[in-house]
Amino acid sequence: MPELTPQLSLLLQSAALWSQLIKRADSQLSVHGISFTEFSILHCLSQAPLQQLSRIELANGVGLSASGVTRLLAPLEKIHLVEKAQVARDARVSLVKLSTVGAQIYQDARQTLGYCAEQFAAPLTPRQQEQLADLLARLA
Amino acid sequence: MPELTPQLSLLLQSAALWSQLIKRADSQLSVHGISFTEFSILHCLSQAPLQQLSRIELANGVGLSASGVTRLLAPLEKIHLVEKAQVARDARVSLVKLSTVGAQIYQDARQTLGYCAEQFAAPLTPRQQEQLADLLARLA
DNA sequence: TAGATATACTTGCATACTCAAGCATCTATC
DNA sequence: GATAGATGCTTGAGTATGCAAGTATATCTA
Repeated sequence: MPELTPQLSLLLQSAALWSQLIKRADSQLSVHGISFTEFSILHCLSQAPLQQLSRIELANGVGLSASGVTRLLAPLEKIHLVEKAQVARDARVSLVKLSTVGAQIYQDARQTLGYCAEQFAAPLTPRQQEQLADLLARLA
Repeated sequence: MPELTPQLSLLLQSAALWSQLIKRADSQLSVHGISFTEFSILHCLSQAPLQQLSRIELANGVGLSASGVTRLLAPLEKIHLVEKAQVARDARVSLVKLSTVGAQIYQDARQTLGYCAEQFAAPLTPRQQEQLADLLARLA
């Protein structure tokens, strides 16, 4: 049995870490009634100009398929965290806009996720956290 | 709108990166007829003494629930990549053992995933890869 | 040694996606 | 300006999980 290459063990290592992390984030966000993916949606919207994006832009932003976005957005619309809007010059696109309520939930959830992220990053010194962010940025 | 904390943006950054990575790994592994999760199963087994583990150990090893393991294992058994075995002293546990065929598929898939991991890590120098592995190890 | 509790699974039901196909609309070409 | 192709989105069907509840077996305690 040959040794694992460092790159492969890096990948496996990331895998284990990630699934753990997502579970923790999801469970902590559940008090706000949203999942991590839904948080990502709200986050994307909140960063967008006018706090609105087309569904395709949103899909790219959160790394989901177009159909995934459609299905994910339905419940968020139902509870009025986001709203539909139309583009005059193109009847195909259906814009998604962060509602006032949505923006508030996002802020609250961000607080919660912030704590989660702190716990996550706690084993590292601030200097190391910077390093890690830098290394990850190079990978993207 | 307050600024994102560095920890939170670290978490969001990892999220985006990870979903990308898994998709690439899955698509490259598909030529061997297995998913990344299935690869993880085979990997866990191959590292275990006697190349066998109980389903619970396997679940912990790959970060899945017990039921997830049960369902994942069914098709792997059907195509004879793994085999069932029993423990004499405890009739509850059902051991899973890597078969000869399974070990072969694992080796092949590992090769493929190795390339994938290399591509992934390519933007980093070997020194940086080491650093990254070290930082991730601290997080676990 | 009988019953209570814990453990190792499995199964039913729900959720969160994906891909392929379909529909509406836009754009470009002749 | 008709028609062919591209684009944005939705929907149907399938896959990959998780959680809660159920079953079988083991262990502990009175």
